[in-house]
Amino acid sequence: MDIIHTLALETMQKNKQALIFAPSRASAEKTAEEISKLTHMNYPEFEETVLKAASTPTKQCKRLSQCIKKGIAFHHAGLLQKQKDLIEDEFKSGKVKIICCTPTLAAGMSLPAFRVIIKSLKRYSGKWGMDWIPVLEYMQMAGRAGRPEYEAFGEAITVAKNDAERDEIYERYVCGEPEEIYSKLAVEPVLRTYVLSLISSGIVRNEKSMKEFFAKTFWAHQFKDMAKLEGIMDKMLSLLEEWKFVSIDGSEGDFVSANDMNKSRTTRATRIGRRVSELYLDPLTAKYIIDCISEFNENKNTYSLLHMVSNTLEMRPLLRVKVKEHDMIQDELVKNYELLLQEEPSAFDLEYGEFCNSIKTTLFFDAWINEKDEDYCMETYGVRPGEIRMKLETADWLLYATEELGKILERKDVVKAVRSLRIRVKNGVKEELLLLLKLKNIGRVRARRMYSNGIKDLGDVKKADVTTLGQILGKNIALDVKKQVGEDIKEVPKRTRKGQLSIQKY
DNA sequence: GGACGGTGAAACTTCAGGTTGCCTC
DNA sequence: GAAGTTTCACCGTCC
Repeated sequence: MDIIHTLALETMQKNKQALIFAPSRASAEKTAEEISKLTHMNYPEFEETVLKAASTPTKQCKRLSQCIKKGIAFHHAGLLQKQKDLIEDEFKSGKVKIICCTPTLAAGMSLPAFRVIIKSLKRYSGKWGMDWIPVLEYMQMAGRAGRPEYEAFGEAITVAKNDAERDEIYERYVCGEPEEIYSKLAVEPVLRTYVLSLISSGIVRNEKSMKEFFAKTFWAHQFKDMAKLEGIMDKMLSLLEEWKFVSIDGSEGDFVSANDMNKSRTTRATRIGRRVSELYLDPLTAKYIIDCISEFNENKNTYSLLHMVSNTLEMRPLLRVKVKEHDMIQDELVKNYELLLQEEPSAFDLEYGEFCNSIKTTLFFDAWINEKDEDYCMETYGVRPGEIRMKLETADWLLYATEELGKILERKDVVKAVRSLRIRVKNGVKEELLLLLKLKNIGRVRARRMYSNGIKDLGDVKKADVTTLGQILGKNIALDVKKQVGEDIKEVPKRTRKGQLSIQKY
């Protein structure tokens, strides 16, 4: 039997719990599944919570439910929040004995266990193939062992393949020093955003004060080479000016030396620049969206807009095109070429792969707004439920930003198109259901049910008979919906009366 | 004799995470 | 680079 399995079983025999860190999601899931087949615990009540988290249980949901009912779980970013909550809570309560996870659980949430088992300290990294993970990360994982309130100590176990690897692990991790912490400010998107926001909020009024401000940051402290740093900021500033988010006026004040002339020119955010900053958008993305807006016309549609958001930095990491999907994506690219709002890079361009990924991401969004469910998206595009939620949220935010920029640019057509698309993205519905979604408590499922029963707009809701509506939506919702269209029907359903009685009682 | 099913090795794929953005009825 | 997954040839069994 696998050493990991042995360790897991042994932990449970001691009536203790363990976290097992795996280097990939597939590995976490497989390990959990294997261990779950070796245990005899039974918590049938977890099954329902796990399966009901998504509108339709996906393969992943089913797999998790099979594991967790035996007290073993897997945990990674592809899970829905509800599922992650359940796993974390029940691990704390002691019912879930083993969690096989990716580094999700290493940082953030505090979930101590008696034993931490690290399957491998190597992980795939694009350039170098398999590579050692940072010492800092090892410490994060190992540090999950030993809960101060229950245990006097904890165990962190890593598995080595052979003696040589054992020695290397000991040297590198057990005796190793954690890496230096580096400022994230130096990343261009962050820098662009900060420069604009400093100018927009008036904290910084000219180049000189901007440089003074940055000189005090941790970034400058680490970077040391102020000349190079100023060069980067000059570049940022002229970019912001070129994109018309910032305007640079003539010199300000009389008592400046000739040398400082340029540096004292007042920098101000333009109207659109201010909005970009308020939206907390990366100026590069804002510029990109503005360019796309100007390309938008009556021949473009929701697909165009979905692709626009799919092709941003914020949407990354994108859904990856798999080997078998390559032809399909190519066909799609040719088919909908006319709808795109920006030029397709050349097939030899480095960016081309990402561009294909953006097309795949668009296809997923398109499926979603055409009422395909989580299970379909996972089977067709390989997006897991947890990622679906994250992507939809990002798309909504970017579309909101597009709407706002559209307003400033006085593009009513764009604003109108984006507004309805946002509702469709949020709810995952076709356009025909939009009218019904105006009702409270009506989402994609109920709206679809109404529509297929011939109730297609608010007028139909008014015309509809309460009993029929009740059959479609349930009595309480039906009454509520009727009320929303201005018909306050007095008939009180039995359940409500009971509720009221019990309220009076207590 | 042919359909089906189980087995295992070779061939092929793919590979963690998630800041905090906005507005609102 | 390695684990996980899919594919495919092979063999035995059953009808």
